[in-house]
Amino acid sequence: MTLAAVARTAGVSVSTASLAFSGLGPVSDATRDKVLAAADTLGYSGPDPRARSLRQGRSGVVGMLVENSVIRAFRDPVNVGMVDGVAEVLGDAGAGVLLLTDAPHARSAFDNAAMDGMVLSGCSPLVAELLESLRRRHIPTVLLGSRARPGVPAVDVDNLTATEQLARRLAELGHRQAATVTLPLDAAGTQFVSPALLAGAGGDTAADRLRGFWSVFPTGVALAATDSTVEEGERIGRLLLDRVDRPTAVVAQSDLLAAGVVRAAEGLGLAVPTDLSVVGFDGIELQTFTSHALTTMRQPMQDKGRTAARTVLRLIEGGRPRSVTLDCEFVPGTTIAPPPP
Amino acid sequence: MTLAAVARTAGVSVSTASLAFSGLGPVSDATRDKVLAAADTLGYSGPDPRARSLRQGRSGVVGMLVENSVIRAFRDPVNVGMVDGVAEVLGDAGAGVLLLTDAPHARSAFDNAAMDGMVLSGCSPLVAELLESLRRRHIPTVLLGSRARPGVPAVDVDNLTATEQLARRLAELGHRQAATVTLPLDAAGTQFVSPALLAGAGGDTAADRLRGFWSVFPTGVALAATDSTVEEGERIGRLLLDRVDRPTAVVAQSDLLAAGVVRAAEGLGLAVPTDLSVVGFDGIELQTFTSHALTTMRQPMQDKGRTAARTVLRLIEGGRPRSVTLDCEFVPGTTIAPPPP
DNA sequence: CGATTCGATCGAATCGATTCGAGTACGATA
DNA sequence: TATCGTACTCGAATCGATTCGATCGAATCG
Repeated sequence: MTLAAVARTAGVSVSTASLAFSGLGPVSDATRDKVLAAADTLGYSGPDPRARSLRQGRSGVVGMLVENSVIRAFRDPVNVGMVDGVAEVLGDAGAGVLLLTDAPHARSAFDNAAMDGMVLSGCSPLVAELLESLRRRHIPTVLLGSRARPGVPAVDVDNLTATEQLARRLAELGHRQAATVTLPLDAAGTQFVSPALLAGAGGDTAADRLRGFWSVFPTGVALAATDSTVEEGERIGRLLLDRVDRPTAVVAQSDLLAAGVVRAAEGLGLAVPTDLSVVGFDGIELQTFTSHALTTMRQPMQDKGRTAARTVLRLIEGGRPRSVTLDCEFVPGTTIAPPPP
Repeated sequence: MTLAAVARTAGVSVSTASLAFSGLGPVSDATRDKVLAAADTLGYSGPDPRARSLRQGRSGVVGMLVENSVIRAFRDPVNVGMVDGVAEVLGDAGAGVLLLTDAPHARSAFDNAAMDGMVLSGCSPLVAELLESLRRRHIPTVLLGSRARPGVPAVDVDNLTATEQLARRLAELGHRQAATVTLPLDAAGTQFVSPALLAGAGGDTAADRLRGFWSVFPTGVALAATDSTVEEGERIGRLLLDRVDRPTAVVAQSDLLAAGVVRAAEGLGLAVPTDLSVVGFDGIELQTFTSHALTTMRQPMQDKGRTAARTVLRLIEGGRPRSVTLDCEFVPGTTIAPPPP
C-alpha cells in the first residue's frame, strides 16, 4: 500500500494526497475526505517512515548509549533515571529512543542505525572511538556524565565540588582518617588508586569525585570498584576495614557502593555511624537496601536525562546549545557521626 | 557526502561503488581500493541508513515496548532482564532496539518510527489498540508475557501451573488459610478481586497466576496491587494481615510484592516463616531487599527476552514461528514453614 | 583464429514519500 | 467584460542508496 495507490483510488495526484495526509498544504475538505476514505478502503496506514525519513533527512530517532550490558547498566537506578528523562523529553518531541550499549555485539547497530542525534552517557573507554564515528557521520551528540569536548556539549553535575562538600562534612565532624571507594577508573581494573595514576586520568566522573575527596583528605586511601553494585561495595568495604589503618569514614562514589560498605561494616561487627561513617553519592531510594537513611548527595538523574535530550534536540535543529551543569543536593541521612574516640 | 560523489572521485559508477562498499558484488581489488580511498579522502562514512532502509525495505530496528514509564518499568528487574535478552539477540543480529513505552506521550514515536518488528511486553490495557496499529502497518509482532493472538505468537512462562505449584507446597505444609497479592489486574485499579471479576478477565499474567492460586485455595482472599513494588507489597500486606481471618500464608505474584509482604509482617511483629509463610514469583536477586532467602519461582527473564527476539527475527524473515512457553524453576528459600498451631 | 565464458563494470529503474514551482479555475472587483 | 487574486491541484524533481540486466574486454577452449 503506497500513497500513490491511495492517490489513484481517490482520483487525485500523489502530491495532493500527501498534503491531505500531512495536513500541511491547502486542501479542500472534499478532497481530504476522498483521500482519507481511499486510504481507509485500501488499508493504507500512513506514509512509510523509511521513505519519509529519506526525503526529510531525519528519522525521528535519537540514540542513547549506556555502558555495559542493559542488565548491568540498569542495575543502577541512576542510569534508569537518566534514560527515563531522555525518553520523556524525546517522546514529547515525537522522537523515539534507540537503546544502545557499548558491548561489542551492539556495535553494528550503533554504526548502521538511522539516528538524528545521540546521547552518550557514561565514560566508557570507547567514548573517544564512538565520538569519532559519530563525528564522521555528522550525528549531533551530547555527553551525559562526562566532560564536554570541542563541539560536543555535555550535561553533568559538578562531581568534584559535590564530593568535596561531602568530605568536608566528615572533616568537620572530626574525621582525619577517611578512605574512598571509587567507581571503575580505568579499563585495566586497577584497584589501589594513587595520585600519580589520577594525574593521567581525564575528567571522568570517578576521577572528579576522587579529586574532590583528596582535596579534603589528601592522604586518604582510595580503592576502585569494578562496578557500581552493593556486592562490589561490600567487597571493597571489607578490604578497607581490614587495613591496619582502618578509616573512621568512607566516601563511596555511589549509593550502591555505600550500601555495600555499610554491610561490610556490619558484617565485621562495626556499627554505623558510631564506629564508621559512610556517605554515598546519587540519592537513589535506598530504603529497600539498608535500614539506614544513607547520607549522600542527591543528583537529579531524570533532570540530567531531560536536559540532555533537550540539548540534543536543539543541536538537531541546528542550534549551538551550551554544556549544562546541574546542581546536587545534600541529603543528611543518618550514616555519619563524629569518629569514635 | 554521498556515494555518488565518492564514485565520481574514484572514477567509477555508483553501482560499482555500492558493490565495493558492501562487499557483495564481484569487484576487482584495484577498484575497491580506489573507492575506499576516495571515500576516505572525502570523509564519506558509509551509506546513509535512511536511503538504504528505503531501498531494502527494512530499517534494522526492532521496537520493544515496556509498560508505564521507563523508570517504573525498570524498577522491576524482570523487565530489565527481558530487555537485556532482547538487546543481546538483536545486537548479535545487527539490529537496534527502539525502546518504547505505553505512555501517551510516546505514542507518536510508536506510530511513526521505522521498525521491522516489535516485541510487546506486558499486558498493558492498550495492547489491543497497539496490536491493531501494528497489524495495519504489517509490522511483525511478538507478545512477551501475555497470551498469543491469531497471527501473533507469544513467549511466556506457564504462570498458572507455576503458581499452582507454589500454592501446593503451602497446602502440603498444612496451610488452609492462604491469601494472594496479585499484580495489577485491570485499568480500574480494583483492589478486592472476586472470582466473578476474574471470569471476565483475559489471559493476563495476573489472571493466570490468580487462577493457579485459586485452583489450590478456592476460597483464598485476593487483593490486587496497583504496581509491582516493595512499597505496594507492604501496603497490601498490611491490609491482609489486619483482617480478622488473617492468612497463615501469602502468595505474592512478584518477588517485589513478596518482599513488601515480609516487611509488613515484620512491621506487625510477625516472624517469617514461623508466623507467616510468604512466596513470591520471578526469582530476582533479593538479598539486597530482605535478610530472608525468598521462596519463589524463578522465571528465565533473559531467556524470555532472547526467545522473543529470536522469534521476531524469524517473523521478519517471513517464517511462521510458534509461541514458546519457557519453564520456571522452584527456588526453595527460607520463607515457608508449616502454619503456626 | 573464432567462439564461448566469465569477471568486472555500468546504466537505469526502483524504493515511497515530500516539496516547490507552475498551472487552473473560480469568484470578486473595477 | 476584463483583470486580478485566491484557493486548490498537479507534475516533476529529489532524497541516497540497492540491484538487476546488459555490456564490454580479456582469457580460455576447441
